[in-house]
Amino acid sequence: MATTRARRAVPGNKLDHILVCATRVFYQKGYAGASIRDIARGSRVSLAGIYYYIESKEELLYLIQKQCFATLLARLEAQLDGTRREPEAKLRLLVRNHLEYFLQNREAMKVLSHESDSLGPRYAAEVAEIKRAYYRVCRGIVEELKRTRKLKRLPTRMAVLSLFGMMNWIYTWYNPRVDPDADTLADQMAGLFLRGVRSGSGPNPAAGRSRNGRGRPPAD
Amino acid sequence: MATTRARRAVPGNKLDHILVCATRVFYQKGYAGASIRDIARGSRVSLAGIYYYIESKEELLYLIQKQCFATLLARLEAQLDGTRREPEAKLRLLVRNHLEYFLQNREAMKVLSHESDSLGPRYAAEVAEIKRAYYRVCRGIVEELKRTRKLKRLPTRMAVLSLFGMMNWIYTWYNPRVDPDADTLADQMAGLFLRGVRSGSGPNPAAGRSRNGRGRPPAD
DNA sequence: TAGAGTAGAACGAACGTTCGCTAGGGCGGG
DNA sequence: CCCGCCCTAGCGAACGTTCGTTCTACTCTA
Repeated sequence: MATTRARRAVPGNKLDHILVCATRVFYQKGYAGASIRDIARGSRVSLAGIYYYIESKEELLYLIQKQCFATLLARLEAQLDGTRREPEAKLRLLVRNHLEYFLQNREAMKVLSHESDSLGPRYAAEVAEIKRAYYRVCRGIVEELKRTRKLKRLPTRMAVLSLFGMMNWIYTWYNPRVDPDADTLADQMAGLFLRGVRSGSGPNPAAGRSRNGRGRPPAD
Repeated sequence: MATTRARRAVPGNKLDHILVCATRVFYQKGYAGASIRDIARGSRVSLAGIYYYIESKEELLYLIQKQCFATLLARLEAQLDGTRREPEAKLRLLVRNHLEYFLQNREAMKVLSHESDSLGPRYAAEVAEIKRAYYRVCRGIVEELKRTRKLKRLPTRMAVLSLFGMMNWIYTWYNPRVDPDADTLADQMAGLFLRGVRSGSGPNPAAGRSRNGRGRPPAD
């Protein structure tokens, strides 16, 4: 829907070009801080020329977000599909897929993380649906892990969202000159998470006053 | 420097009031997306009246960031100061301090995370200095952990920044109606991290091809 | 020659910032 | 005592610029 426009004849690569340039500009100046004129300069398309391909600045951001999230999710499902593995391996796959895509598209990923609520409700709902699907896949793996490894007391929601935190925060610090490549990083991070998720009581005796262990609510 | 202004006679609480309101507006619309007029409306101070207290929109963001980071760091040092504990306990303290402050000041924390590079170089350098100090404290604890627990192969930088990722990502998902309070969450998160950091070889046999384990570079 | 694609110029609105002004309280000199 | 003066605190209006978007006219190519 939302994109039911004329966009006549072979619009393909030029719109893509604009999208790529817009991503870079949004990355550098933020969605609100970037002007269509900046994007025009950056893409060598005139101001009015851009409006031949899009309806509004907001649609630009929407197209970027939708495309990225959809690709990320599609790749994950393709990798997970058909494999009958143990949940540890699935989680490693997920982390590797996530980091690989993240580090290949760092600029876009900052835009996704930063501007997740810069869209109006119509566009935002569509993007949120993809994000939720991705979250569900990840939660499913953690729940499987919890079941097969008998980790009754693991707070699923907190674990999953902490994992997303680790992975998504990368765009703020990754430095290719200093940090290992995506696969190595993914192994390290998945290892950290998988050991961390293991049933407690090990190196966790002096946990201080823990008030309410209130399990895992049904939300989201 | 930067703030060497006249700001004559008991300006205290009114500037603070403007800062609080500005934080809320930045939280809702982002730094670039928020206008001084929005802040004027939100604080019931006239547009020009705001400029009696600040020099520019940028200074507003700077004051917010500096105050928050400084408070966060000061609290941490106060808690850590004088205690002669094992590194596990110190790390739990850090996580608890971080989450408590984060959840008490969620709006400000989103602003800190989102607008970390919206400042010009002069202001940014001053804020970055505080952030670096905070990072160093955290890294110091992890290094101590590594030393006393003989975790030779732990990639420090990745571990520390993953911990920051978990903690800082919270502003995107925390829901007080559904998630436990800060202390409980801190215990869970610190537990996840501390177990995760434990020497591998445990539940980590099928780690896939790991290319270069290139330790931990000296950077930052 | 028709129509896809592009560009220059311009629209009103909103932006950050500044200007000139004033209300009111303290204060020293007549 | 009170008058003239300065200083703090703050406001309304306006500055020049830039914003997202649109209009219109031109250039190609089929």
